[in-house]
Order: sequence, then C-alpha cells, then structure tokens
Amino acid sequence: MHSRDQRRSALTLADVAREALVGESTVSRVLRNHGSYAAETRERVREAAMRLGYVPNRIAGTLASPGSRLIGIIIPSLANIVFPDVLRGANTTLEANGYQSVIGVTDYDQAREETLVTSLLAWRPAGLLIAGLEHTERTSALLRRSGVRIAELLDTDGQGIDVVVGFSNENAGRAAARHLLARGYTRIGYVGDDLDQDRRAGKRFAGFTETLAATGTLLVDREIVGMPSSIEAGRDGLERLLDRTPTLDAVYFSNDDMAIGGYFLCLSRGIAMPSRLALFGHNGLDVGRVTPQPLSTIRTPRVQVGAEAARLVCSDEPSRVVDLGFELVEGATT
Amino acid sequence: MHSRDQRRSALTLADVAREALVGESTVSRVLRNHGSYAAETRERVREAAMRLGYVPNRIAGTLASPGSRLIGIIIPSLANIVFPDVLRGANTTLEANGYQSVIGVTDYDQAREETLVTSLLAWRPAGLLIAGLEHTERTSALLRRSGVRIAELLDTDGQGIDVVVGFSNENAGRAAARHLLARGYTRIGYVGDDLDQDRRAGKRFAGFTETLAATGTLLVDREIVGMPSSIEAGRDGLERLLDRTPTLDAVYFSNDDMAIGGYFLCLSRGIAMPSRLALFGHNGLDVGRVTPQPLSTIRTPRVQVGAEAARLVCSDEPSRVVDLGFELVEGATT
DNA sequence: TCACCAAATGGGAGCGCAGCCAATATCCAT
DNA sequence: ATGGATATTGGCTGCGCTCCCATTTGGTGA
Repeated sequence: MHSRDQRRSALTLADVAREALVGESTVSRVLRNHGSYAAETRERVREAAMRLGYVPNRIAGTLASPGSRLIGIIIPSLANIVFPDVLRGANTTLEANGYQSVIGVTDYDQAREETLVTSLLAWRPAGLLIAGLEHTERTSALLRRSGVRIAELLDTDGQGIDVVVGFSNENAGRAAARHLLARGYTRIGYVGDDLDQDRRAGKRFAGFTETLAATGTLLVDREIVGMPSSIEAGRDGLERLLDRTPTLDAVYFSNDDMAIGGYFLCLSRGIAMPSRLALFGHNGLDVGRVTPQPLSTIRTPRVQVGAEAARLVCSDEPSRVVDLGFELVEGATT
Repeated sequence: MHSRDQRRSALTLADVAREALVGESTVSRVLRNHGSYAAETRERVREAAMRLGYVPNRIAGTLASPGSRLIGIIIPSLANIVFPDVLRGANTTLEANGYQSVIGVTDYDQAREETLVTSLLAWRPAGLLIAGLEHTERTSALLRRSGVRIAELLDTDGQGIDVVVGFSNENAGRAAARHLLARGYTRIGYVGDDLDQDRRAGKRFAGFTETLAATGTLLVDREIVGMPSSIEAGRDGLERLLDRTPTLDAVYFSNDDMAIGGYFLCLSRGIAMPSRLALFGHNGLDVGRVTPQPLSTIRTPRVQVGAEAARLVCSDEPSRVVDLGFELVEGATT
C-alpha cells in the first residue's frame, strides 16, 4: 500500500534531460541557475523536472564539486534547553545560507565526542561547530587536520583551534561571587553537577571560589549531584545541603535548572528568599524570569553564540575569538 | 596560523593504499571490516590509516553503494523542550545504529516544511521523521514518491503516509475535559497559542470543547496568544483572561509552558489553586512535577516517540500506526 | 560576402568509493 | 607431484553529478 513497494526508479538528471529533450549538462545548468541557457529551454527543463518530481542528488553533486552544504554540530546534550538554544541560533543562520545541520550528541563523553567528530568529518562538511574547548588529543588532531572550519562554542577560557565563540565561564563565576559578596552574604554553599564532566561548570566554580578566597571567604559546603543536571536534582541537592549545613545564607548553583529546583524547595518549605537564603543561578532561562521572585542569575547569549559561530564558519574570515559576554541579572532571590 | 592555510591534500583510499603497500580494494575491505583479508594486512592498513589521519569519505561511499546512513528530522521548533526531547529519542536510537541525523526546523510554516523536505530528500536519506500529519499537497507527493521511509510523529488523528508514531491529541483534549468535569468545574476557560499554526494544539482544543459540549458545558472564555508559546505568554494570557472573566474556576492551557506561566501568575497574585482556580496543562514537563503543587497535566511519551520512530524507519517492518498513548497526571492544581 | 564573436548546448572526464570479477597465493588430499 | 578448493588481493566499472571544452548557431561589422 505504500511507496515502499513501487520500487523507486531513482530519477536522475538523465531522466529529466530525456523528458525535456535537452542534454544533461543543460538540465544541470538550469536547475542550478548557473551558466547560460535560453529562456525557453529553462522553462522546458523546469517543467519536466516538476512533472517528474525530480529532486537533485546532493550526494553526487557534492562529490562532483568541492564544498558540501553540510555543517556538523556537536553538543553534549539535548535534555537541557541550553543546547537546543545554541542549535536554534546556528540552524537558523545555516538554513538561511543554504546549509543543512548534521547533529551529534556526546552525553558529556569525550570518547563519544571523538567518534562523532570522525563520523561527521566523514561527510566532508563545510564546517563543524562543537561545544567546548576540551577534547581528546586525537579529536584535536582530527579537527586540525580536517581542513574544515571549526568553531568551538560557549567557552573562551583556553586555546581554540580555529574560531571560538562564547564567553568566559571563569569570569561568570567571578561575577557571581562578587555579586553575592557585595550583598553581604558570607556563609555560601554550592550545588552543582559533576565538574569533571561539565567542564564549563567547573570553570565557573573555579572562578567563583577563587573570588571568594580573594576576600578571605571560604565556601562553607557543597553538594555535587549526578548528571544530568535537572530541576529535580537541584531541589534534592539543595535539600541535602541544607539538612547538612542549615546555617548557609546563600547558594550558588551550577545552572538555572538546578537553581529553579532550589527555588521550588524554598517555596515548599517556606524559606524566605533572599532574607533567609539567597539563590544564584546561571544561564538566564525564561522560567527564572517569570517566577514570582525573578531568579538572580547570569544570562548567557546562547542563541547568538550559535548564530555567530554559524556565520563565521560559513564565511572566509580569519580565525578569531569572539567573546559575546554575559549579563548579570539582579533578580529578587539575592 | 591554521589548517585553513595548509591546503588540505584531501586524503583518499589511494593514499592509504600507497602507504600500506596494498590495493585500494583491500583498504576499503579492511576499513569497513567487510570481506576477507589477512590479519597482518589488516594491521598494516589500519596503522597506515591512523598514521595519515585518514577519514573515509561517506559522500563517495554513499554514492557508490545504495543506502545512505543519513536520516532527516523535521520539527516545527527548537524553542520548546518538547521537540528537542523527540530529537533526543530519535538521535540516540539512530546513533546506536550508525545513522546520522540531519535536522530541519519549520517554525510551524508549511511552505518552509516543503522547502526542507526537498532539501533533505536531496541527501537521499534512508528515512525521514517529520512532526505532524498535515502537509502541503506537494510535500505529501514528494514524500510519497521519494522511496524513503517516512515516519510522521506526535499525532495519530488522521491519515499517515508510511509509519505514524504518536498519540491522539483529540483524545488528550477529551481526557483533560473529562478530568475537569469530574472534579466539578463548570466555568472553564482556555489559554492557547495559534490553533491554525499549531495543528496538534488545535486538535486537543477540538477534543476538549467537544467533550465539554457533550455534557452541556460551554467554554466560558478563551485567550489566544501569539506564537511561539512560552511561560511568559501563558502568564500574560491568563492575566488577560482573568481580567476579562474573573469568574472562571478552571483553565485549560495548550501546553505546560503556558500552564506554568499561569501557575506563577497565581502564586504572585495569591490565587489559591485549585480552590479558587484550577489549572491543567499538556506535555508533562519536568518543571511541572517539581513545583510546590505539581501541575495537573497529560504526560506525553516524547522521547519514546522519537526512539520508536527511529527504530521503525531503520527497520524493514511494514507501515503502521504506533499509538504510544499518554498519561493523565493528577497533580495538585485541579 | 566573409571573418569573427557570443550565446547556447552537448559530450566526456573525473570526484572517491563499493562491488564485481579475475588473478594469484596457499593449502590440502590424493 | 598434481588437481582442486579456499583465502587473499587488485583492477575496473559505475554511482549521479559538475566542470571543462568543443561544437553549433545566430548575429555583427568590415
């Protein structure tokens, strides 16, 4: 009952050429709108292609002429809206320029990332966007040798391969710490995910504790939850942290998801924010802006990171680091 | 300073063959682990490939042998976690089977969908996953004629082309209505996005009002917000609805994002839930489970929809409709 | 009228690989 | 030692297209 049955005849240029009574080259030129041909020929070819339902084979086209229209995008996760946001920015820009996105998800696993880089490079993409600066030795070598443009995203704390688009996570952590210190909090805790897996969260944590230490403040306690981070993990993490160390007056979360979980815990338990406990997140998710008390956080330009990276990778501009910065949002939870 | 400069020599099978002192066919067999070759030859070839950093060209491979390892995935949006969830389910299954996902985002625009279908079919994918059953005439024709397996997702209310994986949105709307009626609510309102653009929300709304009408209950008022739907849109939509019709005792939202927005509005205004106002959503997002009062909603198997669709499209099972159902979650907001 | 040029068109090579087939090497039993 | 079976290997063709080049046609100026 389906197209599965009628063995697809696999239409080719030759079929269209026969139908339009012209040569294959002419069909190719007309359909790509490239080279010269008579107006009358153009109509005949287009009509024939439409009638047959011909769709050009880009596989063959890419093999025949250099430069594919594929861009690889490698991200650690799809479970958190942050990476779909990056993907959205990138994909919008790419589609507007006639590119297609091929995606890969690493689950924060560097070995998996290496496999994905190989798989994606096998499609000879025009470029590759990849989250983060930390890769295995072999991954870096592959990327460097591949000859395709590389954009590393969401982190500027380190050495990149080609284009780097993002912001400094270390500075974000420092800004969060300065903010809490300026507000007078002194008994500060942390709830976060695995700092070895999520390297950018690790950098924020490093910047955060470094700034605390510079003023003689020590992180009082911390609770590390397993990956993936989630609202629930944040709530449960804060619960354990408070049960253990009830005297805290502020908590820094590795991201907004967890901070929102903490927010809900406070609502449930009737813990007044920020008088009894202050909360600070990271990312600037929509949900944190609409809660009765907006969440204090750092808003990151995720969509723009994707868009700018896509733009640069498709251009022939030289390698460079684009720091899009971040914005500290003073909500009502600090 | 970068690989951009050193004009990529474009390693091919021939380079590896020369390096390993064997024929191209042998390299091809070894690297694909297919056919027979001596153990010693295998080592020599692998070592040569590794030393050169050779990455097989899948473009050429796909052209030479039938059956690509690409799967196209077309979704309406990336801004809402629902579609990344589907993508995640699909991509996990696909990667496990050696496939790569090429994505396209329609922004709920059927003309854009048509363009994307053409673009993706040009890569001669092994299959195509596409959200929804409603397409333009030409899109349907293209899909039907393409000869690739098609899976239409997230909706079983209508006629599919090949495989259909999802659940009935009409039934979801009906279930929501029955639930509210059973709890005794009578002055019911609706807050939703554009029902013409978001066809599945439209079907839920149709099922919802149909069931209300069957018991002689009429929808008291409705507020339609512009796309895209969001938490903020839900909050503002409910605010306008209540300002206009303060006597409502329950509100049905077209999805959880908007319902959560409504929830926050109630928290801010001190509107008691559910005694003063009941809220009901759709999708079963994580955030709704962790709020102080869990949101009453319908949990949809989004990740499984993606995974099952991917599985079927990669298999040679016959066309069919897979209804994965949904689960009504009785939270604390009704 | 003839040489000359541009526009329009078709033919053929080649992109890098997989699959087919033939050639060679190796081994065994007779 | 010989025939035959098996394992291993390389060459060649073609996938569908783009690009280069040659050819044809129509038009132009001297």
